[in-house]
Order: sequence, then C-alpha cells, then structure tokens
Amino acid sequence: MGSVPSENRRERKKLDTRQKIVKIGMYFFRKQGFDSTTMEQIANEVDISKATLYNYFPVKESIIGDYWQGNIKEFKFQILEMIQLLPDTRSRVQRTFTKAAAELFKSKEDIYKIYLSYWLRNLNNQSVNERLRSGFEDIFTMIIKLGQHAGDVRKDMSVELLVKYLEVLFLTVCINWLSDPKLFPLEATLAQTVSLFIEGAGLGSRKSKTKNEGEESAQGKLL
Amino acid sequence: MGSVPSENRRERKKLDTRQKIVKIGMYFFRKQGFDSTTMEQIANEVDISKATLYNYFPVKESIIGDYWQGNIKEFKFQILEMIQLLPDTRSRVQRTFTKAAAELFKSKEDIYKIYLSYWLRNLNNQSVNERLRSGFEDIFTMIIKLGQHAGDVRKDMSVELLVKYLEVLFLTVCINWLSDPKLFPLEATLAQTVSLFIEGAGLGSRKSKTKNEGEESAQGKLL
DNA sequence: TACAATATTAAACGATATCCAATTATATGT
DNA sequence: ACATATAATTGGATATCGTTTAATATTGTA
Repeated sequence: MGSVPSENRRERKKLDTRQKIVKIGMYFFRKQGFDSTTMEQIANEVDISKATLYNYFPVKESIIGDYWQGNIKEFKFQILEMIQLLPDTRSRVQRTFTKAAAELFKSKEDIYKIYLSYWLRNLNNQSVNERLRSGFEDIFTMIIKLGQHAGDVRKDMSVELLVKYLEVLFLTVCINWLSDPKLFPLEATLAQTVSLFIEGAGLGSRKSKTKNEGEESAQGKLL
Repeated sequence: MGSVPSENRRERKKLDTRQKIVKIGMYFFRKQGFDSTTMEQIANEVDISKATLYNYFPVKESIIGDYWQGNIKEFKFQILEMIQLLPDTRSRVQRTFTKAAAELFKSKEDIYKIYLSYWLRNLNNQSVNERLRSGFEDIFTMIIKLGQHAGDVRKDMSVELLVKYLEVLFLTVCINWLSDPKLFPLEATLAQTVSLFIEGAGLGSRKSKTKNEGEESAQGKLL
C-alpha cells in the first residue's frame, strides 16, 4: 500500500488516516449515495471526530476529488504513452474516449456519477476547480498539440479552447449515457462524437472561416 | 405588469406573492450574493413566514429558476422568429449565441453562475430537468431540424444529441467566460465555438467518417 | 524534561428544510 | 347574507447537516 514511507511517524499516521477516510468515504458514497452520506457517519466509521475529518478534507466533495486523482493517475500515464504511437488526431481521440469509458466508467459507473456531479457543482468555484479539473485536460492538451503540429488540427484556435471543447463533448456523452443509456449507448455515441469533433456538424463547404484551404471536395458523403 | 388576470382573487394573490418573492429574492442575491442571503431574510422582507416561502419555493435555488423562466420566455419568442429569416445554420447558431449571451448576462453575472450550476447539476435529474430545461432546447432543436432539412447539417446524428451538444457548448463558453473573462472573451469565444461546431477541429479531408454506413441510403438527396 | 508545533476534539453555530396545530382568508352553495 | 367547506398562512418547534471555533491532547525536538 504505502509505497513511499514518510519520514516520521506523524506523517505516516496522517497519510494512513487520509487513505482510510477516502476508502470508507467512497464506500459509503457508493453504497448510499453522496448526499445521504454524512460527514459524521464517515468520521464515526474511521473513528475520528468530525472536526478532524474536516481537518483532512475541508469540504465533503474533496474526498471524491482525492479518490479521483489517485485513480486517474495511472490511466493518464498509460494513455499518454499510447497516444504517441497512433497516426492521427482522430484515432487518438477515439482511443482516449473508448479507453476512458471502458476503464473509468464501465467499471465504476456510480463513482463517476458522483464525481461528475462534484465537478459540475464546482464549475463556478474557481479555487476548487483549479485543483480539480477533469483529469483529462493533460491528455487532451497533448492530443491537440500533437495534432496542430502534425497539421491535422486547425491552428486558428487556442489549445485551451479546443481542449475545453473536447472535455465538454466527452462529458456530455457521459452524462447523456448515464441519464439514458438506451437513448445514448456509450460506444456508438462516443464514436459519433469523435466524428463531430473532427468534422463538425455542418455539411456545407468551408466558406469564409478557415484560412487554410477549403477542402470540402470529399463532401458528398455524409454518412 | 400582470397581463393575464387570474380568475379569482386567491390565484391573483398567490401570483402576486410569488412575483414579490422572486423580485426581492433576486434583489438580495444580487446585493449580497446567493449564499449569504437566507430564506428567512427573504421571507421577512416579503413579509410572509418562512413556511409560506417554502410553500412557494421548495428549495432556494428555485427562486432563480423562476426568474430565469420568466426571462427566457420573451427571448425565445424573439429568437424563434429571427432564426427563420437567417440563411443557414451557422448564422442561426451564431445569432442565438450572441443574443443569448447579451440578453442573459446584461445583469449581475453571479446570479447566472448559480443558476447555470443549478441547471448543470440537475442535467441528469429527469424530473427536475423537465421543469427546468435550459430554455434553449426548443431553439436549438428548431435550428438543427431546419439545418438537417435544408441540408447543411449532417443527418447521421440524432437531433437530440446535436441539441445537447449545442446546449452544453453554449453553457461552457458562458462558464468559462465567467470564470476567466480575459482568457475566454465572450464574443470571440462564442464565434469560435460556432465554427468548431459547424466545421470541426480537423483539417484533413473528410475520410471514412463512421462505420455505420447503413445510414446513408437517403443520403444523396438533399444538397 | 520542557516547550513549541501540530493534531484532535467536543461543542457550538448557522443555515436549509420539514412539520404541525392553530388561525385566517377565500370560495361556494343555500 | 350567511354557513360551511376548502385552501393558504403562520409561528414555532425540530431535525439535520456542513462547517467553525476554541480548548485540549499529542508529538517532535532541543
């Protein structure tokens, strides 16, 4: 478990309590839902006082944040490696989407739901949002940068905006899927979304906008 | 003000109190922020008991919801008319975005932040969402349908999905702007987002779009 | 051991929301 | 106009919960 042993006992204990809180907290969140789990309940189960709990996690939601961060780390590492081997932006996005869906949601659907609502809840909270992020930001940033460099992603937009766009598209698919799996089957919708991201919703020729060539010759196809 | 007089006095009075609550509530929200305004304060100022207040608005946020709904109605009417006069999907989306942004954020921004996060929070809550909606749904639906019919919007994606994307894109731009106006200036970002939605992020020729080729039986047709 | 830094805690706080029995206002039938 | 039923309002008590505070206990270190 604790791979990096902290210097002194105090630190070790703190880390231990911290992990215990996250573990038990997540257990309750899963079992009875986020809102119906009280801080007191968690504190009691961990066998610390509520105040101590707040010393570790200043707001309830941050317990999820902690869990999520730990979870996403390995995923991020794997995907960042994989991405560089793929030939183009489309396949990179596609791969990221499906892998994320498979690993993060499929297995832990309920948790992600909680995390999503946490994320949404704090969209308007700058400080929290700063530390929080979706976890995908780094991945998407790399994808966009690679794409812009290789030339299959437009350069007339900031990396930040494109990244946000990707995040939001992905998020939407997930929310839709969670709220209505039949109407929005995960795999299919993700595939469509990749296409939407790359090619857009429009069918008309690329007029005015793009400075780069208008390459709409291949347009007839819609599919 | 009260253009549609209700049948009996009781209903009239109810409507009156309701409006009074919203008016005073919004006043406080603007003046001291949402969180620092208590239900008790509102009740006192409206001169009703807290219980009555809760009888009208079961949760604090719903006061904002009410305000929002009243606000969006006229807007919707105007935009739906305007839209049909515009030549293509791009201009329709563009116009809707800019007008919506101008309209919605003309007053104190914080309020909408709260409402937006309220809305987002309940995105996957069917029942709440039913009453809530973004208010844009109808507009976007019309835009997409017009576009698909006219042939400048792809038909291999469901109207519902495209509408959801539009909704969430718009909200994202707004939220980004609210949280960092310098990094995401409203007008420019909205314009870019429209372009992203229509043309996509890619630059490569439109190759193999998706695997589900079954779709394009009727594809040659329009356009 | 002494003492400063740090961690822990019980208790309190402020707010949302609910519930209730009593009271008041309104609608309706006669 | 009156009586009666129906619905809205009320103050007040209460539960619950997240978060804070101020005092206490523990630990690291000189």
